[in-house]
Amino acid sequence: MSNETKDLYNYQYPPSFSLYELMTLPTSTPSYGNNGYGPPSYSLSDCLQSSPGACNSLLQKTFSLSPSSSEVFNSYIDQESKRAVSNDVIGETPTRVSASSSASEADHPGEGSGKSQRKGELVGDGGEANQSSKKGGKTKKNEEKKQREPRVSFMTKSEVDHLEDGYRWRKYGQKAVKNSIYPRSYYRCTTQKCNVKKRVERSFQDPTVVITTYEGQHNHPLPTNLRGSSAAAAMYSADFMTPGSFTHDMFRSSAYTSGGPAAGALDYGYEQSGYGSVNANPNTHREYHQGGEYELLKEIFPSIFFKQEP
DNA sequence: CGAATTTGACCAGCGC
DNA sequence: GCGCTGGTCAAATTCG
Repeated sequence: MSNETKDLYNYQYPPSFSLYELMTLPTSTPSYGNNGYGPPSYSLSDCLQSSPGACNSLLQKTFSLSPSSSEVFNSYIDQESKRAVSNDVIGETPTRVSASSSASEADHPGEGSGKSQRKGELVGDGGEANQSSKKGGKTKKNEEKKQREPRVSFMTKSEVDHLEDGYRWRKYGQKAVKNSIYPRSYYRCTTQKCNVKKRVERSFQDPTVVITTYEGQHNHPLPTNLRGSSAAAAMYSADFMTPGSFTHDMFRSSAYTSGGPAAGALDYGYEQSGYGSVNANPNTHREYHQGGEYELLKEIFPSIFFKQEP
């Protein structure tokens, strides 16, 4: 991963933009369709679900809309192939992400290339069922190469490593990573049958940036009885309600996608800006949560909230 | 006391 | 084949 990772870390953040801006961004790419209502004829969701190229153009446009912003967030959607995303996705300039970085899942050759993913893990219901692989139980050797869950990474400016996103996570490991003084933490969704995982690590080049990589899709709704859920929802909606004033970082994206048809598997990401305020009083934001913006967000990023079991 | 986290060990894939 | 590295397990420990 070395070089790839470096590329990622050296990545220059493009100017930020709000999700709101992104969504309402008009496009000159009609081929992506226009749902008929609302200005956006090509949304981020389109981009994420269509092609890196499309995403690229969208992002480029987006970035150009808010040149004054200073920070940006990057998300990468790794789907499977190591196909580079660089040129395609974010264009060349500031937003360029090395092809490799995408391949290595933002660095993790491991999962990315299916390298260290344990056999069995992610196969079937999730880790639990396959724990035998390690101690004794040997998973079928010939088991097909594990299928990689699509991954999406977000670079978030935050002082806290583990950002609250509404779901419950259990930490199952932490490891020092090469070329970084910061350890990487591994989390797994605690909901039964949900094998979503996420890795959290801090950029060693910019300690204020947390790189969160989600893998898989939740097959359940947000735990509503969690304080975090409302907080997270508040964050989503708040960003919508006040583009430019709350957090522009959410979905700052430079999708790193390795291509593949699973673009829809994009999970989610968010930015916690001023985390204190976010968690301080969730109720304050509840109205937003239930408001139209929230619904709109759900509509655009259905997978952000949950994936229905087939 | 149960749940969550920590942490060292183990395993697998990749590059040399 | 060996070493390196990422990812995961699970016992021990800590926390609420």
